[in-house]
Amino acid sequence: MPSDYLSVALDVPLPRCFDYRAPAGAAGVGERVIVPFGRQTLSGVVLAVSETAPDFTGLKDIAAAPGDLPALPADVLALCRFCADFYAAPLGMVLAAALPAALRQPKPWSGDGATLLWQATDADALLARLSPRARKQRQLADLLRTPQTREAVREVAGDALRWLADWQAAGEVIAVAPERRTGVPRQAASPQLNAAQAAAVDAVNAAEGFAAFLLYGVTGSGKTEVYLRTIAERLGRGEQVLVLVPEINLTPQLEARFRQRFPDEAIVSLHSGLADGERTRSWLQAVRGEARIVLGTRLAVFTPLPALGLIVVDEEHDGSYRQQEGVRYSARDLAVWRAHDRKLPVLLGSATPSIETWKNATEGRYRRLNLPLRAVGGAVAPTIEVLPTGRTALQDGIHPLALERLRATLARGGQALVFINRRGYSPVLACNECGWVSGCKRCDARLVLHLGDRRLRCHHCGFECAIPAECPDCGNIDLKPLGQGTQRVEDALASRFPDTPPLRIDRDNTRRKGSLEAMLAQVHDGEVRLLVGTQMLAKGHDFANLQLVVVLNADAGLFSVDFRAEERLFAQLLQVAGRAGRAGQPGQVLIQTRYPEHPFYAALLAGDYAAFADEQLAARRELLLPPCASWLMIRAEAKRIETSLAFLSALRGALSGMAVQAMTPIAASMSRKAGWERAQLLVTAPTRGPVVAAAAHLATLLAARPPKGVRWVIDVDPQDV
DNA sequence: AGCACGCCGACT
DNA sequence: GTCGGCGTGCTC
Repeated sequence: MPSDYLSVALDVPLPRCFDYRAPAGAAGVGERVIVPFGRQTLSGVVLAVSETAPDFTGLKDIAAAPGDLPALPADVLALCRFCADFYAAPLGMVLAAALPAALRQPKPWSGDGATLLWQATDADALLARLSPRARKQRQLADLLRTPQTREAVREVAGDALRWLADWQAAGEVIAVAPERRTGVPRQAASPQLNAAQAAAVDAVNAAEGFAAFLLYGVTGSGKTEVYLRTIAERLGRGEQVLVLVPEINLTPQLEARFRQRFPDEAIVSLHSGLADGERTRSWLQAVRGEARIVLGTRLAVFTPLPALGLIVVDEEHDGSYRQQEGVRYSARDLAVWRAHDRKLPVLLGSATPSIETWKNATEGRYRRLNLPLRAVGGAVAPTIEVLPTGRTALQDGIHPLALERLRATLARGGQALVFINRRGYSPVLACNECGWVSGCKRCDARLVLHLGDRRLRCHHCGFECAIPAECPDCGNIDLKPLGQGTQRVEDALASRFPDTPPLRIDRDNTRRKGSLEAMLAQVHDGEVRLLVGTQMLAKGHDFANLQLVVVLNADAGLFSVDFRAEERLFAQLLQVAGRAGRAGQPGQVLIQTRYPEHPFYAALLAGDYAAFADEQLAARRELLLPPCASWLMIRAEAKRIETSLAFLSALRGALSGMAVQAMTPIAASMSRKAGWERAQLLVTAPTRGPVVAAAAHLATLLAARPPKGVRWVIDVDPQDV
């Protein structure tokens, strides 16, 4: 009996593959095998097949080749390999991230029926058999005259899927394979393009081979319409399109818009909020080419798409494209790599592009497509003003002029939003007598006062306790909350505007599934006219009647150690501002600041992100900061900071002789977190090559001799410093 | 990462 | 006398 020898990548943090024996032809490259590994059984992906036995005596046989995963195509394997090499991660872990969970389990996947359509063999015979009183069953039987998806069946009744199974067993219903779609999609009526949009669409449609485009335009400038037109063009050529979006809660809105435009297309959405089975089915639909549009969050970048013709990355600057746990990849950067590898156009959209993308556009590697401000539907740009807070006494943290504008807006019948990026009642509780403040025992952070349930909470480690009745140090009973959080602002506004009670929206009161949607519905209905919220409200949600936005604590990002903080603040403020005045009325945005003279605000008030980005880029060049240099960050945490620092110093030593500059290890900016003391080692080089080599070298070193009592992370191209 | 084996404290 | 603490070692 001839055997194959398989090189298999497993989801273990080891930087190598493992060899197995298998019956000849049992599994090919890119397919899934189930293998014994130590005392456990794991799922792995075959990377190579050889007929000659490897030089290893303890070789084991595979346990099974379930054949439930269509072989990952060479381009996806190449993408995963690039990701593993670039981010110094084991290939098996990258592959695991690329597969839906059901295809990572060491057991065969058996839920594939859902990509099929269901149809009655003889609907009239079925109806004749059913009781006249079984209304829902009859409705389903009637529906099944034409092929239906599992989802459509489920919508008929809670038990409908069970009836379907029974009828299928009785041969009354059969599964039919969906047609693989090709050709021009049917399209719902689409709005007229303006000149800039038309030029952008033409440019993308004309692209042959790799081409990267930066679609630069603010909220309301019509970026989505450009996406839809270029997507339609690719579908018309029989191709598939991958659309990446930053976050799950943005997917339904965009998805609805896509479905509306392409009513006959199977549009598949892929994100981590999906149930395992559903995600696996959607993924398989995309892999088989049944779904031509894939809309997903960062994990969707790995989806095998046989006829891929275009990749769109919406809000390309958004931090959520960066995976922060496990393999720390940037889905945006991988998307560009994939487009280049497959010789496709990639369209990066943003009102506030990342400086990385800006640099590429400036230097001509990406082509910039400008959409002028608010060109669509008569929308007008909001007026942005700065309110200096140095001299004026604030009322509960709010400038009197801001209160006055709020009053006027509400009196006019408009909606207003007060934006404060800090939840809780106040960020710290302090003693007036002795200077005690509510610090967290396990973190270098303050416990935040939550009045709703009368607790002090650490927002970093989750520690919480009751509010002390007196100062733990001096016994003073006069403890004062310092500073504002969403709850305090809510209270303040509630007492000032009793006729229009404020609604607070932050993570504290939207934990339950669906509660955010319920609250947003109240806002849309006009039931709520005064809103208080955190950055949760900055993204995606459009409130037609929102006329005024007040931003309370913008300054926090202004003097950060992180050189990207200003860029993020600009993006966030512009995004919040974009919420105001969408339906023809100009919105007002008021930003409270203690530093009105800061050059940052000059750029913001001018609404000129391009000028700001040019300045930022010039500064990065001057100071040799990314993207004008390449960075690698090694983060370490141990029970004692000395251990973390010593560990990093040893790593630094291990880099001598390499073409990188390794800095002195330093304590992290919040050095104590959840009882661990954290430090970081920065490694830089003018280009990526040496940095990637250094990362690989350290990863190999650490895998061979893992340190004791130290947790570590290798972060190539770190986004938070 | 799991999941073993492996030697030292409080319990049926 | 055992149950179990997590230290360290290996996985084709």
